[in-house]
Amino acid sequence: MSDDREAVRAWLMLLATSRGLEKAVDAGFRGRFGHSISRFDVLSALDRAGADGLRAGALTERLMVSDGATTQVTAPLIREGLIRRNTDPNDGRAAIFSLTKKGAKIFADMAAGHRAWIDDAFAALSPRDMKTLRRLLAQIDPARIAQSRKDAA
Amino acid sequence: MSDDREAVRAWLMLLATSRGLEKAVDAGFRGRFGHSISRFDVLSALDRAGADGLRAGALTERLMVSDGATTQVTAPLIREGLIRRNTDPNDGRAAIFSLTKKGAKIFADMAAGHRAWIDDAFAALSPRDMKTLRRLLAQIDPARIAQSRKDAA
DNA sequence: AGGGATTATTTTAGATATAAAATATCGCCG
DNA sequence: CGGCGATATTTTATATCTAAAATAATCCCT
Repeated sequence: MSDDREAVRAWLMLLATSRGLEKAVDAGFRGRFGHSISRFDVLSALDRAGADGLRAGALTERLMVSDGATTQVTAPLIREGLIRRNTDPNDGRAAIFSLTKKGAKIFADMAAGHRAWIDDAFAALSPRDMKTLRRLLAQIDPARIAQSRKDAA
Repeated sequence: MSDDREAVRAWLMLLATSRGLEKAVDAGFRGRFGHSISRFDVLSALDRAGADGLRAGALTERLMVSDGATTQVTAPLIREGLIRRNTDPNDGRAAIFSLTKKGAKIFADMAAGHRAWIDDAFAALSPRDMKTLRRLLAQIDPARIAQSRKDAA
C-alpha cells in the first residue's frame, strides 16, 4: 500500500465537485421549472426510451435508485401529466412509464438549460481535458469496495 | 457553444462514479460500524479540528450541509458518546462540538477502513493519474451555474 | 441600562432515499 | 386445472436533507 493518500485526496475532491454541481443543477431546475434533478433524471430516461417507454424495473436500474424511490418520484410527474403509467397488457404485474407530449416538451426545455449550465461549469476544460477526465473516471471501480468487504468477511 | 456534448458526458460520468463510490463506502461503514458516511464526515471534521472542537456553524460549513442537518446528524453521535456538545462559555448562542476519546478511537478504525476501500477503488490509477484527475476536477466550477442563472434572470 | 436588530442554533414541515414487508400477478408442475 | 414459488411493484417505516419558522443570546445605539 502506498504511504501517501493520493487516492483519498482524489476521492474527496471528486465527491466535493460532484455534490457542488449536483446542488447547483438541482437549484437551477427547481428555480426555473419547479422540478428536482431526480425528476429530470426520470424524464431523461423516458425520453431516451422513446414511445415504448420503460418498465418500472428498467427505470429503477437507469436511475440507480431503489424500487420504492421510483414509485415515489414518478407520482408527482404523473399527477402533473408529464408522464403516464400503464399496465403492461402482456403482464399484469408490470408497470410501463412513458413521456406525455407535455412531458417531452418540458424535458426539452430542461435539457437545454442543463446543457448550458454544464457547459458553463466545464468552460475551463478543453475537449481533450474532458476526454481525459472521462478516461480517468472510467478506471475508478466502486465494485472493488464491495468485493474487498466480502473478502474481509 | 460547442456542437457536441462532451461536457454533459463528462458530468454524467462524474456523477455516476461519485454516487457509486458514495454508496459503496456508505454500505461499508454501515455494515462494519453501524454509522453512515455522513456521521463519518462529522467525526473526520472534528478529528481534524482537534481538542478545541468546532462551532456548529463551522461544522456545517465543512460538511457542506444545512444547519438543520448538522443538528440532526450530531444527535445520534452524542447519544452514543462519540462526540460531545458544549456551549461556548464566551457566547451562549454558540455550540461547540468535539470528539470524545471513544469517538476518536472509532474514527481511527473507520478512517483505516475508508482508506483501504478507496485505495482499492482507485487501484487502476497511477499516482500521476490521480494528480491529473485532481487538476481537472479543480477546474470545474459549480459556482458558474449560479452565476449564469443570475445573469439570465 | 433598555430594547431592537443581529447572529447562532434548533425545530418543524416536507421532499427524497433505502430496506423490508405487503400485494398482486404470472408460470409451471403434478 | 389448482396451487405454489417466483417475479414486479407498491407500501410502510426510517433516515437524511433542505428551507423556513421559532428560539435564544449577544451586540450596539441612544
